Amino acid sequence: MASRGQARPTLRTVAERAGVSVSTASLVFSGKGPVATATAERVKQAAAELGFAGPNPLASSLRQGRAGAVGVLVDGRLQMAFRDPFAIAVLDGLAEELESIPTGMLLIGQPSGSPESTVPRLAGLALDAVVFSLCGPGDHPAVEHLAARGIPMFSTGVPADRRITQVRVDERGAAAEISRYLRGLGHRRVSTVTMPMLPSSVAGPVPEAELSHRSASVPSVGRLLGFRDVFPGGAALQTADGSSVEGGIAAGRALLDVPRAERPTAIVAQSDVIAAGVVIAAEELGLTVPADLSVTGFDGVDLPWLPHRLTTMDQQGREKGRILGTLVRRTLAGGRPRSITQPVRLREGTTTAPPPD
Amino acid sequence: MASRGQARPTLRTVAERAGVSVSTASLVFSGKGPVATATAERVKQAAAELGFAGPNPLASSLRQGRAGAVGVLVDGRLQMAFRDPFAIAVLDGLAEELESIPTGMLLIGQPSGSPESTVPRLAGLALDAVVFSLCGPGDHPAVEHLAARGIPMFSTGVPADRRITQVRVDERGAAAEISRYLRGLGHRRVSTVTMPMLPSSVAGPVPEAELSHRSASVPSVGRLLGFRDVFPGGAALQTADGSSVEGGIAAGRALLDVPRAERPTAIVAQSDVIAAGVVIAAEELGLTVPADLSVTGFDGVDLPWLPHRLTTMDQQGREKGRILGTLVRRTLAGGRPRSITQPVRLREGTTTAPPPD
DNA sequence: ATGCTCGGTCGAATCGATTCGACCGAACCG
DNA sequence: CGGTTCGGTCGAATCGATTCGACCGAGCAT
Repeated sequence: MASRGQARPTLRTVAERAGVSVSTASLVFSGKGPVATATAERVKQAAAELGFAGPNPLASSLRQGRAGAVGVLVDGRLQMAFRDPFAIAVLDGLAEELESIPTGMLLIGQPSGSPESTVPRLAGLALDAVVFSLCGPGDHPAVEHLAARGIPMFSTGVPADRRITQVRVDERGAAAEISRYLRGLGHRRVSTVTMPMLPSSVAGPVPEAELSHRSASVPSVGRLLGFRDVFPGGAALQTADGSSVEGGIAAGRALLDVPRAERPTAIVAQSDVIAAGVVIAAEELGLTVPADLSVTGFDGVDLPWLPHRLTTMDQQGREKGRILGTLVRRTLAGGRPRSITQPVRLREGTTTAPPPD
Repeated sequence: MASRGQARPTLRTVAERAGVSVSTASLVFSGKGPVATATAERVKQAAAELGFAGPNPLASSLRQGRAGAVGVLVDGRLQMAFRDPFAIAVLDGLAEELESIPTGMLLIGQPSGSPESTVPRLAGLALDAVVFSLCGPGDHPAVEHLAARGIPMFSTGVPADRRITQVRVDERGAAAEISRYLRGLGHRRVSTVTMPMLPSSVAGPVPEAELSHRSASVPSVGRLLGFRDVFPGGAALQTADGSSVEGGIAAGRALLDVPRAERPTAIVAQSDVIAAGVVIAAEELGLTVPADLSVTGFDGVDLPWLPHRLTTMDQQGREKGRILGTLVRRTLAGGRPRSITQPVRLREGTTTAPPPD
């Protein structure tokens, strides 16, 4: 800490003490441009004596027009958004990729209040880019604001806006693939548990209205469409509040606590944590997974507490985050990024088997 | 987005178009100082026409000497740090409290590389304060750097440095309390599973050397001391890599997969997720919790996938985060914060019972 | 009428760097 | 030996705001 009462040292102070100009001192710290070794030493010496910890990042950023931060928008409370390990995996990959450039990740949530409350907050934040990976379905009011500021935006499907560079997966195709896998095993009575179709969705059967005119790049929507491509008549129950074990348990109970003849022999869950919830609900009700009930997930995350390996569509969250990070990096370097589609892979686990007879 | 090729509008552009001075335009956006309604209207009008989304946060920050961001240091990969819901709860509380001031949370991890690699990254980031809530035991190289920059630091026990404002709990007392609870139930053969004593600790018995000259405000150390206050001879196994279900499972197996006579009748885990791992290991081995084995946790987090309510020391992570946030806020407002100690409460659950006879 | 206050506006200094162009002397080339 | 190059250094402009002090009338009290 600087000696009390004394102003914090600046480049100018350091330069004066070293007997050089500010420009030269700047070159010493940035490493650009030639500086005589002796001069550099003197400057570093002066910096050390004054307790100068490096050029003020704010001033540097202003001059260079780089904020040194990319925003990560989070819908709702962090505790909600981070319940799903998939979200964390993506964030982790993003962080990993951003590590190679002088840029931090600014977490922007709305602990309380509506998504609209994000805009004024956002207006006060210096950002080089924004990532929406932790946002729910539906449009986001921040998109307009950020577009106006010319800040590049990235997401993994939602919000589905043309101005946002997307790292997508073929949600519908993937959901269809895993559904087909179940049909191949012989399942005919199959239900699905979905994530919310809209931010405002309530738990329960999916109202058809929530599906009309929706983009299949919204995960919950695309995956439901894919499921229906294979099981057109299958019941669909949606959870509220994103993807959570609790949601899966509740939906699982609702689907399974019925007479055996009405009970599905398999359930397609739209995320691994929801699937885990369904498995828990099934076992609570005395059913054995996969003998009595097959359950599939989506994401391919690690759930060390679940005594099963979920059959799931692996979409490699960390890799997805890394790709997002690469796109961000390239954009900051001046590139013009294109949306891309990531492959997903069916991963057979221990939660699926032919239906009981 | 601004029309292509055109420079982004600035306050000056807007002021010119509105026919006022830059100072006046500034007042319109900041709301400080009196401005005639008509003038304000003209300025806003001009801003709208030019697509001016508000004063450049960077310039504003530089002038005002506020970075608009507090850093949250994360040890290791995000995926690791966020495995424990407690960490997320604290972060959530922090976010909540920070919402009321124009400040974001900058996540700073070291996906790869050593903690030392944080310092150069940190040097390039503009920060008003730094929170260490997501760091492991042991010292942190960033402390020196941040102290030199005069950036206020906050943490929840570690690193234990006098320059950091702490929000502590009485780790030792709390661990002793829950240990006494077990002894009161009749347990005499009790072991403990701890978080790492040092960042470099490896899974297995705790080497005594790792305890010497350590502060009891380091959670893993303090809690182990508290356990030993009550069960001086109890075995202590530490996990590696922070607090995780996997660590708990591994340690649980090691402690429980032994002849019945050697097996502890209760295990004190240093976190809820570790406790959950121990419960899972026990049940894998055919033991019933709590009839055959009592297990206690620490933290008081919600684990919806665990078919038990853990007996635990509730330390209300979200509240802890809020307190941290309040301290940060007060400090930024000019206050001189004091470290405080939070109360914790024993919460009886369904994972403890008298020992089997 | 005089002197004050105060709302409203402005010019200029400032925050702390980066960077461009200019300059100077030494070395190098032919 | 004159001209060129280049390493090293510096001054000044610039990034885009905020804010302090000054200024100017209008309204108000005396």
